[in-house]
Amino acid sequence: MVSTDQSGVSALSHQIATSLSDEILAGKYLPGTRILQEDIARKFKASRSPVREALQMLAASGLVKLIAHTGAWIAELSLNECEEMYLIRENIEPLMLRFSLPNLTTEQISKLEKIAQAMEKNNDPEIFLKLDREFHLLSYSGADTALLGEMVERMWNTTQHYRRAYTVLLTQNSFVNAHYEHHLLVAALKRNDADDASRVLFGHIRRTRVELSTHPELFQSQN
Amino acid sequence: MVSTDQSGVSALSHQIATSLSDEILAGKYLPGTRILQEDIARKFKASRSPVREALQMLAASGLVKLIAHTGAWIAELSLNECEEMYLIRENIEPLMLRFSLPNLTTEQISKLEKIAQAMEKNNDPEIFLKLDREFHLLSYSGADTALLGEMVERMWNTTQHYRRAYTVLLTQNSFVNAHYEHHLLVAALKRNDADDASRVLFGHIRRTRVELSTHPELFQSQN
DNA sequence: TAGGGGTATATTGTATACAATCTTGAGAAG
DNA sequence: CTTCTCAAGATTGTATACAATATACCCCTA
Repeated sequence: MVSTDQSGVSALSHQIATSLSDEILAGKYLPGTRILQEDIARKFKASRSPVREALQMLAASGLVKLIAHTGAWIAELSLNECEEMYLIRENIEPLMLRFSLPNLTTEQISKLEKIAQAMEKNNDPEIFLKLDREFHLLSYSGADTALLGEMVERMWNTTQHYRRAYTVLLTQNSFVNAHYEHHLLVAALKRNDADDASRVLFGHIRRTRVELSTHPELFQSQN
Repeated sequence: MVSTDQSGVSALSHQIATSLSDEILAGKYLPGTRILQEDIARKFKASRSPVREALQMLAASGLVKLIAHTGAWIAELSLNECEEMYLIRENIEPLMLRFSLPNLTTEQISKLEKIAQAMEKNNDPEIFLKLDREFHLLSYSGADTALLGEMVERMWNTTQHYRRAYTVLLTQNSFVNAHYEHHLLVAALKRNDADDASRVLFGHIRRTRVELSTHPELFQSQN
């Protein structure tokens, strides 16, 4: 997604940024992969100017890491950094859910229920990832908060690779807890119970953090 | 500050970004002011290329707002957005303080005490701002968290203008509560009481938010 | 053979020229 | 007098050329 919002006609640099962003989130580039400006320029039949700006946008959204005079790499999290992200998410996303709940329509809530059910029936990790993201971001969509939303999206972006790696690792019935939590969350939203919804969401993110921390092999870096 | 970290020699674009960042935070540009690339280029005797990149960095750090094909403006918060920022800070900064406390040295804590005392003696708003920022960022300096720190700094940056406007507005004895809270915070840190320190900090940020919300005249925008 | 120094190459950073877009203001029509 | 149209100017976006820096490889020495 990247903050390629803007009004009207988006510049070429924004198009490049969104395309690259999608590809990175789809897992077509692994964390730590180096990105050469010329390669991207060729790929989009553009010069390096817009590519450089696109890379800056991706760096701002946390998908890419830039080092001056040296180059650009797909962002990579250490286990510690990933846990940090989850700790922040535990504290921030329940807040966003509270903003969102009063404005969620019954249609949106039943859509959430349908997504939760679809996730149970599915057993493709890639589809799980997609639906999980859709579920949670939809649950936040009632919040008309500009800045919180950006932050949350950024955190989902930077942790995406590790959710994928973790998801692929799991067997079918390792997901049952996530499914339970999703259903509990929907139930709380249905009865307009912000306190309970926040608590369930907090536990959902926290459990994932704890389980992730038992798989240090998913992370390469050391710091 | 901006994320001009990087290793070794910083590029010209980074130097421009840090200089501009300092000036914006010092209040030399008011929110809503338009920024022309050529003006900045002339000012730094550079071409527009590095200026454009610097502006992107500033946009990423929340100090500047870019609109495609249109221009760059000093970021401007509505009252709602500012309250949003403070709500996030209430939830995030106590977390960061918890990370920091175990690694704070006794020297750093007595430095905090000295800053709190200096703030009491001072009555220049600009110095208050500077010391306040120094106080809190120092209290977080023990946290070796990369991402949390970035977020916190970004939030301090984007709310800086409004802290200034609010500070200028206040009379001398409106600051007493802030001073009390600072001293309570130092005391909690001294006895290594993370729970109490978090609570005091939460209240400190929350009180500021509530007081800010009684001064809608500080904000121009409407959304 | 292992290690260090230095040059060639590759890559990033900046300046300049040009293209695309937006903004401003004057003039015409109602 | 107001409002719309349109063109000229101003400003941003992109391409290309060149400069600065970093990387990689070869060669020399121990």
